[in-house]
Amino acid sequence: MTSVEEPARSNGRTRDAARTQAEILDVATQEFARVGFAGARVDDIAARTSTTKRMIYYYFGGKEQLFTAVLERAYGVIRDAEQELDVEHLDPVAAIRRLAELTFDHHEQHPDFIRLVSIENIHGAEHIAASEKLGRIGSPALDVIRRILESGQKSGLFTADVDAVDLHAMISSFCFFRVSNRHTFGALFGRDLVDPAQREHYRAMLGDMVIAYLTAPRAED
Amino acid sequence: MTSVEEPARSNGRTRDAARTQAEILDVATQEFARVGFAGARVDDIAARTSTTKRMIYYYFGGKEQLFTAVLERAYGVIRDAEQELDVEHLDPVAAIRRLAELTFDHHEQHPDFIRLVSIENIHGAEHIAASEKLGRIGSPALDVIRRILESGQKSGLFTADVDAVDLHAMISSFCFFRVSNRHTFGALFGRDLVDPAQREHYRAMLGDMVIAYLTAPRAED
DNA sequence: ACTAATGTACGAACTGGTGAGTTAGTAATA
DNA sequence: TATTACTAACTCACCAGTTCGTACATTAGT
Repeated sequence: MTSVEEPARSNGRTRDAARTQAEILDVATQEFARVGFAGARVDDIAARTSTTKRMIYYYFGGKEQLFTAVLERAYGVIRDAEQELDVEHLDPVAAIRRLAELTFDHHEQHPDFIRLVSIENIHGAEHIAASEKLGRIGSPALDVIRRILESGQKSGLFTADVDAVDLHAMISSFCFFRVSNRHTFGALFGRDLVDPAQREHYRAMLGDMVIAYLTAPRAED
Repeated sequence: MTSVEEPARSNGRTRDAARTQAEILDVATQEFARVGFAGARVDDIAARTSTTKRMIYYYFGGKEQLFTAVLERAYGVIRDAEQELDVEHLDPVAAIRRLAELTFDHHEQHPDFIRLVSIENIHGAEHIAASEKLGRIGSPALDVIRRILESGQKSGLFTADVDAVDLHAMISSFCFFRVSNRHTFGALFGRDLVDPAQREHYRAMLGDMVIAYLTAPRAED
């Protein structure tokens, strides 16, 4: 009850621009992922940080740029994770299966990222298009797929006529849908695609699907 | 059957509750699909109709209920389409491929529906959950898949251990992702998944994938 | 002392929703 | 047929609360 006018020393927090920005990004990521871009409230985001709304405008300029910054950081995380991929010591079949499993795991572990991407798609990917940072971001995973695919096709193990981008789309679609459409799918068909008890089932299903596709005997014509 | 008591509505100028409601739903569908639930403006929706905002509240009660009504109608369309499925005269392999192709086509032809479902997932499917109409809507496609699957498994043609819901998820994920994630995927990897020139390629890819998975030789253990 | 970092208070524009009144269609009645 | 009574369909103007953004004051670190 020290009713003496206490200087705004609420917590022993020192000034730290990087820390403040990171905190804003953390909260903004949660909020945007939770309710979308238009649904998110700048005041709410500010209220959940230890700083003020003014700082959001000071550091990011506006709601739109804040969302872009959130996207940039989220994509940065996944790119960093992809850079740690280490599957090329395996034979092509095992490598692809392992890669699919890692994609599966990563999607499951980052539902907020999935939601952000869904939201960005609703907005026609306009923030990605406007971002220099995201414009020419390479995909390490794509490079890995490309090499494995080439090796598997050269040895005749892989018969399918796909390139790395297509295979990446195939793997991603399954992993992404499972998380992104969890709610409507569950509500309509009574099955939770992210039920932990079913996790191994769907993980194996993905691997089986991709390998079956890549190695299936082709019809000659 | 020239019914005399048919209300005279030669042009759209006369009063017609059903017509007004349908017009509101049409416009609302476009708007919600375009900018999401929170992004949509009731005033804008009203302005694009030939009636007024007050009518939206008169007929639907509010923005939330309007969105639910939009969803209900959108799901009704897809259910009606599924009811016209006629593939069971084909052998299991051909039937599944045809079903996958029809799903592929339907997704491609209804991008607004895809967007609405994406939006509803951002909202945790709360509108579907709250809707009596959508709560216990059966899926004709699921019944068809179930029968084909059973037939194919009984004959030993299909070796995969999946049920109809899982297979539906697999097919849907590919078709849905291709449309829903078109923009981010295109921006990041420089490939338009909905490019008409690539349409047949992806359509075949889906069928090949599903059939390869269902008929792949299983490892005995 | 100087500047980057931060906080407070405020406002113009917007947004979902509503109150109150009007018009068109219809059916019963005279 | 003409009048009346009634209701569904509709319009307009406005409110109460919200929302993004900013002007201005203040503080901490060097």
